[in-house]
Amino acid sequence: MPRYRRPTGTLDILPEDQPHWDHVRNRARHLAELAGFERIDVPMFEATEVFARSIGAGTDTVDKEMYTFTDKGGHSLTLRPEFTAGVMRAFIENGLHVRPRPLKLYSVGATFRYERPQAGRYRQFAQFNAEILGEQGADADVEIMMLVWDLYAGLGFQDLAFQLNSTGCPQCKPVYVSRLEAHYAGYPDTICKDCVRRLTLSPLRVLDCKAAQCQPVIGRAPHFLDYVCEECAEHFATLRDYLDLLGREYVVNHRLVRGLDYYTKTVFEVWAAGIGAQAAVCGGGRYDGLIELLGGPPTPGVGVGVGLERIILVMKSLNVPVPPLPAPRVFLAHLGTAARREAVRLANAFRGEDLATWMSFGDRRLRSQLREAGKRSADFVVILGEDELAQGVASVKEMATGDQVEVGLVNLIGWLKSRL
RNA sequence: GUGGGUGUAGCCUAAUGGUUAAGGCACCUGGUUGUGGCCCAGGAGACUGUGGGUUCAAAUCCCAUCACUCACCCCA
Repeated sequence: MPRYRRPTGTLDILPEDQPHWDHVRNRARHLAELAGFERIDVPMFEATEVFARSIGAGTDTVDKEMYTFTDKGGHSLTLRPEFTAGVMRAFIENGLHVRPRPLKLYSVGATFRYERPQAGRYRQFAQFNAEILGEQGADADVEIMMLVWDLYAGLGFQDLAFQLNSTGCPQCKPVYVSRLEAHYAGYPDTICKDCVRRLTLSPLRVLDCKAAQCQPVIGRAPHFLDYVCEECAEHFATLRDYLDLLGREYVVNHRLVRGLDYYTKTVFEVWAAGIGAQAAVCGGGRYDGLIELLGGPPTPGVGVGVGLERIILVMKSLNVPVPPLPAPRVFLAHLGTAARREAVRLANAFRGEDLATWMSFGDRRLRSQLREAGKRSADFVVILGEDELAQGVASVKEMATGDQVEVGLVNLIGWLKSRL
């Protein structure tokens, strides 16, 4: 029972987990840069209004999940619950709309939502985020989708498929919503109380309800895709054509809606097994009105947010191999004060030559130092004792074979480098 | 915010209500002069999550609380 514990919903990522994290982040960065995405880092907190405006009052994220605080200047600030809003603010504030279009941006970092933790859900969690700004065509949508697909495929995910739907545009969305409301008006006593609430706050969300009593109503609900306008229909058809062209699996999911208000046209998720009850490893879509809503020039956009913890959970459930932690190649063992002094000098010289070196500290028996060298998986142990010092040499033991030779101190670095 | 499950060393586990809470892994030290892995010996490490209650006696029974965990809501 330690006195201090990490805050609820946070994670300590220990050294043994770092290979997974490095691998995922490196893959994501590599793929993003291959496609011409440039990195942007935005603050971990923003004026609360940035999120409240873009994500939308009435969404759970804004209403009950934000880490909001007042700073000493009396400003209401909020830890970012997602990336898109802050990136859009930065786009506007830095005048990025004058750059060649489209602009492709990616970010990696922590996001925060105040929720009850469970498998695959944390209060601080990491996201990889990518956006394409200034392009309205479905070819931008598909590029975003391919970016995440290639990430998952490259990490060894099986049975990939997109969940795909359209949430229309300001022209057709109201039409559909009123149809949906009319449909639900026919079942006032059948639906769950959450859906009653949803119908006034965020009507599309009723489609996502999991309560058993609501399933028949949802099953008979009208499909958004039957009510989208001509432009939205064409956009969706083009996107499907690209996905077919690329041979990527997708499921048109009429019940797929997203919890953020800013989405228009395309919405998608990728689901994977291995994260408990959670399935989504990413979520994204198009948000053509968002930048204008935040006070910028009308600029279409499409983007995706990827949950890194969830990816790692899936990788672990699939036993995906990752590059291991680098081990020290050379272990410096020493006997006696004079030898330790020489070891201090050598450790520094080795590292200056890019040799990964672990120096034994203190005054310990050789046996104990060799045990440690074994535990640390060193390839070579350089042994410095009085005999060696007197002759200007070191005994070098190769741990894998047990072979041991004497090497002149002046030749040590060259000798080691030729063998590592 | 709601509901279920679980709390014994860093990790895993043991202890019919009855001595000083036991073992394994991991850690540290030693096993004759300066040589790893195996083995042997020893050591350190726990106010049994916390607070009440029942009892002659509580890790064990009861209550509360906190934490963790899973699920709901919702989402990455």
